[in-house]
Amino acid sequence: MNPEISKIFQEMAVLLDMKGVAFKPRAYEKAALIIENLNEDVGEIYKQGGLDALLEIQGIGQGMAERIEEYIKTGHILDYEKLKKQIPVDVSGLTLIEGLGPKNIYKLYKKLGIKSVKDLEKAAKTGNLRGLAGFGEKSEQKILKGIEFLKVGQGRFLLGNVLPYIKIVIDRLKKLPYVEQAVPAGSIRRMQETIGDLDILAISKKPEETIEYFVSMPEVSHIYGKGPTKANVRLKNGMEADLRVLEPKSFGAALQYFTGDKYHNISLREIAVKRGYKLSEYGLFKGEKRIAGETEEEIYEKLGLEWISPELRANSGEIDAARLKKLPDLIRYGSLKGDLQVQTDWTDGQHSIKEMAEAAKKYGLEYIVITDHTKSLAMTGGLDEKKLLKQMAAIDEINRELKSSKFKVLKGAEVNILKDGNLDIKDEVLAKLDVVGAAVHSNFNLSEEEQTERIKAAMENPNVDIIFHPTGRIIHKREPYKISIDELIKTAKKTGTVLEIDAYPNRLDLKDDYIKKAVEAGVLLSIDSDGHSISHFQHLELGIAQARRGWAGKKSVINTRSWEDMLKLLK
DNA sequence: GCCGTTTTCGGCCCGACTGTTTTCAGTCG
Repeated sequence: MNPEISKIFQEMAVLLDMKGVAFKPRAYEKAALIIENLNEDVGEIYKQGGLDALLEIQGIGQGMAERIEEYIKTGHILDYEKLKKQIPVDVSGLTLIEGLGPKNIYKLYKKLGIKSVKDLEKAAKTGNLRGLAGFGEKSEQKILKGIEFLKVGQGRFLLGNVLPYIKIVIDRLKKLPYVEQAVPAGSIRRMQETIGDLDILAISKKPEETIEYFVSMPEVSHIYGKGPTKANVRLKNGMEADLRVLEPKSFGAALQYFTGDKYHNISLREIAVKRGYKLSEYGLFKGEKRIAGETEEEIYEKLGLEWISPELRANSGEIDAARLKKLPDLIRYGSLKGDLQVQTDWTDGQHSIKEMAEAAKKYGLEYIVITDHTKSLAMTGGLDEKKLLKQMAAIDEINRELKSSKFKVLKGAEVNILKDGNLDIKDEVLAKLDVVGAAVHSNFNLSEEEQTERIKAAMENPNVDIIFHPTGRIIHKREPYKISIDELIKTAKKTGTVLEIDAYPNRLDLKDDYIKKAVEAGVLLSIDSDGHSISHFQHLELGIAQARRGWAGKKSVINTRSWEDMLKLLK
């Protein structure tokens, strides 16, 4: 029930903000975020240890704990109902509109009776907002634009889709002779699954010329604003992008600040305050004196912390770990030697086994596993036992051709887990494969218990080495199917089954929290492209980013090893 | 409402922009 409670607390924060209540909103906001990111369900925590267990959560005090208890017992929170009655507006909808906050939502409700995004759109379109104190024609336009953007794609882009595009933009800036440095910050630098907008930081000897160049790039479709050191544009892919030109002495501080995340930064500033410093995007200050700012490393060091990789900056334990010098040694980019899930034109892939092998080799890999779909996935022309045996022979042939180049193609399959947990390929054929990946491609709507038992049954099969894309989610399109991730991790550990991090841009499955749990439990992982085309090996970087955000080291990921050593880790 | 080897009371992260004003509230990151 974490999402429901989190949402209620978030709404209460806004409602209290509307009424001008001081400080409480921040407490609710903080509690909402903490609950949202909790690995355990608060209902479960309460069941195990009652009110006291809730109170042990940092940021949850007497008041919050009692409200959580109330929700668990009665299904609602009276204080929330009361607030809602006083101000009956669609808080979560309206706050999604850029530039619209609690105070103005309240004003719109009080003066014009606006309760929903729909009401607001109507009022803005008929010019009814501009009479309001503090609102003008421009505010009206801005609100309409915000509503429009909400409708289109909800304003988030997949990391894998935008990364290549952003690289082009950054490279253009880097090529300018007077630009010394140009790097992305924000969620891009943290390699989040989805990206809202792009922040670029630069050091330049000629700030104004840099800005001029930036706003005139072919990728720019609209200029929102530009000044001597800052510009804000829309790119042709629909993203907004900010460029800030900085002085070297504060570059590290700005990079730290703009990388975020917000709550990581708040924690850092609190540490700074405790040490008698002040941290801002201009540097770390003691009184008027700047004591750090040129690099991120010196800022973290002055705060008594190890430098923290951007992927870990989520305010989820990384600061404590940095203080204790116990940050994990994360898996490095480019450290994969093989790819354990590759589709070919034997089923729904675009290229032949040989073409995929050549592309993988060019990308820098030493081996791939061919894992075409199996027969019950009719839409992809899945292979049956007979065709699988034929493909194995074809792979033997290709390996003979490749002998001199040391590149290896291994035999595998992406076998369907049927509704009852059985597989759609006979065991005696599976036993002949080097790597067997099993996956759910049907019956997504089973109950949590049934779905969990189904996958557990597959893991118990001695031929099944890996569970591919274990939760089945498609970002922006399909929710994960209902499973108990704790049960799956437990069974993976018990049976020696590997869990996959599918690196396909809209899958990224497992997600970071689950990776962290799996790593803690000592479960082995693989990072696979799920490639259906020769261009898809580049997605492996997204999988590595995902693994890093889940605190995974090289040792947890089996395909950082040579194919011989990797095979030894399988069942 | 939360928290405490600075506090059980009195603090709570910081700076800048926007659109509206004529000195600032609201919002954002």
